[in-house]
Amino acid sequence: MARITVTPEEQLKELKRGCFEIIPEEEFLKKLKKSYEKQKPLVVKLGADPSRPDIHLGHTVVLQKMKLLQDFGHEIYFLIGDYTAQIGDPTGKNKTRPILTEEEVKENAKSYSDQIGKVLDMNKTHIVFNRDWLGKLSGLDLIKLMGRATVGAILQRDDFSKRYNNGEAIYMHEAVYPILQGYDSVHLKADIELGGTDQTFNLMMGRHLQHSYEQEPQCILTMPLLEGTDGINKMSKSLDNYIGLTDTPTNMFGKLMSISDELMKKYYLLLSRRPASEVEALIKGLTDGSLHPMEAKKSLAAEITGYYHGEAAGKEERDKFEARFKKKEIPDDIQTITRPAGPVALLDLFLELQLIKSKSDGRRLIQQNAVKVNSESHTTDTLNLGAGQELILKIGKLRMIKLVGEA
RNA sequence: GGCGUGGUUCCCGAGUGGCCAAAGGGAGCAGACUGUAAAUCUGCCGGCGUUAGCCUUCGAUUGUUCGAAUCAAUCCCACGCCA
Repeated sequence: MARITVTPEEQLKELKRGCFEIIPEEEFLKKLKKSYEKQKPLVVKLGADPSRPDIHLGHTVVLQKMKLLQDFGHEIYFLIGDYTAQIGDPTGKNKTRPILTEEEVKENAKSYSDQIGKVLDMNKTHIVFNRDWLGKLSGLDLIKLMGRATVGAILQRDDFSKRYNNGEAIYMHEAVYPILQGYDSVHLKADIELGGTDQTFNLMMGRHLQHSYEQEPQCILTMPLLEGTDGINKMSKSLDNYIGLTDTPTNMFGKLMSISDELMKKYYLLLSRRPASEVEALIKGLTDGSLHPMEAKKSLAAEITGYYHGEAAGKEERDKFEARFKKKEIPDDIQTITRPAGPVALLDLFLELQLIKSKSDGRRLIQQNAVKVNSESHTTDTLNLGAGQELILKIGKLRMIKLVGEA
């Protein structure tokens, strides 16, 4: 059985690090104390939407807190919202979603657990599907459930009230979403639920419903949202500003290097697993200018890449990065394409490799001097390839391939 | 159910019969400057095409017209007021 050895006060202190809010904090401490005295783990809930199984660094902010709770000895429930996914959390402005088949859900769930396994100990993590209980409710059950919340309460949700005031549509099924998510907490008898700050309302609904079902309400712990590589919007797949856990080490490192200096501080705060004192010192150094941002960023990129691809990979990527950009060397793991010697139609080649969106796009790039062959500007759309010749083709800074002529 | 307003390219938003592939802004891409950072400046920013030109797009369909994002009809969708 799990042993809870860390004192409640210590637990709370660690949990609060980087955290946005604990509601209500006193109640939470009480729960921690009770569980410590009775050596009874708390039930910790984290929900996930299975329609998008790609986990990115934004998700890991909360996952790392889960891991912490897990290490303290609490029971972790990773809830896959296969039922609620059919509705779609309105937060993301999603339109009606396709209903996933059983197999797709299973597949995504598998992919999920592979990915979150990089943060959590999956042997000690319960994976549950809310279709198992929500799917069993009858129409009448659902309506009765609705009777436990009011329209006024639902409209308090920031997202809804904004849309309402802007004269935008709010559909009934969207309004119902928080209630279903809240009911999950009732079912699990959750003691604490984690989420991003955008989830606050939904998490509070869990509290409300638990109270209504005469359970001890869960406490909620929210984490700040992590902005994506653009530095403005929260990290998300649909905005294509995300760093995925399954990104290749090179990509992960590269994307981390491309974030702004300002954002880096937040990444340090929310993603680094270094001791709090070290992170604080780093941020201070960055703010007063005594620390070079470039160095700090490389260090962070190596650290994080290391978590998901192994420490060695982190170091290796750092070396490769320095070789490539500082010394301007060509990476040795560049994509290599072999073509028969003779003229090569570049637009067709680029399009085939998906380096350009369309031929028009490629033409424009060539016109703008974006295409380089062995570091020389190339201004036509064909290229003569000699037998046995190796050419490095670049489009802009990031897209590059090696083209080899067949002997 | 009645009355009214509106649906434009990735997003916001101009455009009310030819000069519209469609102003402007944002996002994105490229170039300069850099640290693959930010900021700034410049260019590009539907597709096909050897600079011409062609094709597809302005909620949907059907019309009017030499010609429609722009006019008409029907439909769909959203929002507001009233019931």
